[in-house]
Amino acid sequence: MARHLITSAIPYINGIKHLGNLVGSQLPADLFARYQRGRGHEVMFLCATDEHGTPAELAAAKAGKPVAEYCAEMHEVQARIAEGFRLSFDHFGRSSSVQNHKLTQHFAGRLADAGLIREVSETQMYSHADGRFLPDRYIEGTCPNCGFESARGDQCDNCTKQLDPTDLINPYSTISGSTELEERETKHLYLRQSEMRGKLADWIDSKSDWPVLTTSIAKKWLNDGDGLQDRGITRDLDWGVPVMKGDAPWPGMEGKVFYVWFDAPIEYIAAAQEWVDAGKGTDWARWWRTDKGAEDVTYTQFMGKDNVPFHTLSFPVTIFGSGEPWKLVDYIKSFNYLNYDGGQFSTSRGRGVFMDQALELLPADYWRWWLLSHAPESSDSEFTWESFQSSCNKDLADVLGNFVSRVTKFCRSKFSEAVPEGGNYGPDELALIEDISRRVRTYEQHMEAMEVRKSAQDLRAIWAAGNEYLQTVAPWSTFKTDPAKAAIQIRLALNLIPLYAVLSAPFIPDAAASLLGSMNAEETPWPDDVAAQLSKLAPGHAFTVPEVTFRKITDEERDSWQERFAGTRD
RNA sequence: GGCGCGGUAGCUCAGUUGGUUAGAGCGAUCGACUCAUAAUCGAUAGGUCGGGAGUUCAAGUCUCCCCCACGCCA
Repeated sequence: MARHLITSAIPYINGIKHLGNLVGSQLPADLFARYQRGRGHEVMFLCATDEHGTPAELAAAKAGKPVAEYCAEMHEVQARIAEGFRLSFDHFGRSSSVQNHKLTQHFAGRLADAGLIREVSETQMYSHADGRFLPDRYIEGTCPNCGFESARGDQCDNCTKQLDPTDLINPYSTISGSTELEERETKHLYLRQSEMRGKLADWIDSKSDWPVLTTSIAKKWLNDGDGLQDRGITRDLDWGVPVMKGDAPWPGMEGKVFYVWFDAPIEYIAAAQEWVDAGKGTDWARWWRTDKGAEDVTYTQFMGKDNVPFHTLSFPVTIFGSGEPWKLVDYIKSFNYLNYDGGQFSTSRGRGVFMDQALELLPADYWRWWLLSHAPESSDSEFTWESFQSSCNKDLADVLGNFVSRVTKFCRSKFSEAVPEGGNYGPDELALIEDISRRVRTYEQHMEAMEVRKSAQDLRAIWAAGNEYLQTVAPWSTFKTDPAKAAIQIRLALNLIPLYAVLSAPFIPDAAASLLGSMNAEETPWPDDVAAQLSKLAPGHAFTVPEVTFRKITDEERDSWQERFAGTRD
């Protein structure tokens, strides 16, 4: 039995995510976790909410709530939606947890001891009205270059000139609108990533089996311009992990917190500690410490391409730099973006389908199937309602759902709601069994390799094989001349249903569970031996004809949804 | 402007280390079947593999140049 540690990039606390975010990390991670569990392996699947930083503070202020309260509420909202999509996290943690605070401070202390952190003095804009330092993009003013009046502190949107907040004429806070800004000297900590450049490059070079998307992004950051740059890991904020050197105070860093990108990935580890503290397990170290049982763990991370630099460079610097035997990632599966109907998803314009809305329209399985079978692996892909309707109706309703329906209903009308008596499987049956066996092995290979789209194609072909068989042997006509032979044919077809359910469970867990229930075959294991599995439902085994497993999406629904989620176009 | 990923049948995409007549699903057309969610199954459809040049006995698959789309960065 292998052991798999699986993490999904942690979604930011601010707001509900859209389908593109879902398919970029959490959903494929869940597919892989469910598959590995299905194969009988031990799995630890972790995710969390990323809660620190200015956007969270501003969103809380807008909602009129203290930031801690806002985050707690939003965490619950995201947790419920994740449940709705059947994301099977062993724990869904919070980067604001005590566990993460302690661990982040611990890592910072270790990195400081290793000489990998340096202090830098810089000037930053302080807003008296807001009572805080302002990040560059929260300051606007008149561009000194082109005169544009809403130039941001980091760049002018009009002439694209790169700016410093101090360059702006008549700068003001975009939070309060206040013009009472003052340049103040402040000290920050920088992680000396550049020190690790060689080690990181060697490490990345050794990962020849990683997706090109992952390694190309990592190499770009390692080699572009002057190479990997040091990065600030602290901010002048209230909401975050207070800067400490392990358990000790950090002189000169009072009132500062670590910047989100530093503490967020550490939450992967802290989430396992939260898992223990929540009473769900007893030993987190055997997943995360190679000196405490994690040496045989395979660790896989899932994320969208925007997160690749943090996972290939920054977080590994933290791990390497600690000098402690933390489990390092073995494989990074990254995804491109999902576009929406000819453009991008847009939160501000209400364009595209968001996770909560999706579940109001249809059960999770429909979304899971479309998203996974169209996962943006090799390039950006696009959601259209036509494609969604077509895939769901054709694959789920016609090929899989209708197969179950035709078999069970035929059996009920010609025999009974139990597997009929008959004889032994003949040549046609053995041929199908061999065909399915071969296809299952291919499916397994693609799932092991996290080839999501190909796996979906394989699965669909396995479903279709059942229909092909029925069409060939035609039990409805066999029945007229040789009822016993028809009984054999139907017995095999009935046996395909629990097999399909188990194989499909990683993609469509709810439908899989309901099919197993209908067939009274809840305990069906993964078909390591397909032939044996297809004889498991013996004559006399009772079942019930299931309700419609997947209903069809009508043209009217498709059109109305398309209109409803179009947002305000440019 | 630099960089990255792409540009393969109407649509969505596969195409391993270069090698027989370039593949799948959907759609379309024709046919078969009638157990089933008007479902299924089979056959067919002939795409200069973005454009050009080069390397090679042989290139969608390697090299160079150009064009287009998308994204990232400064």
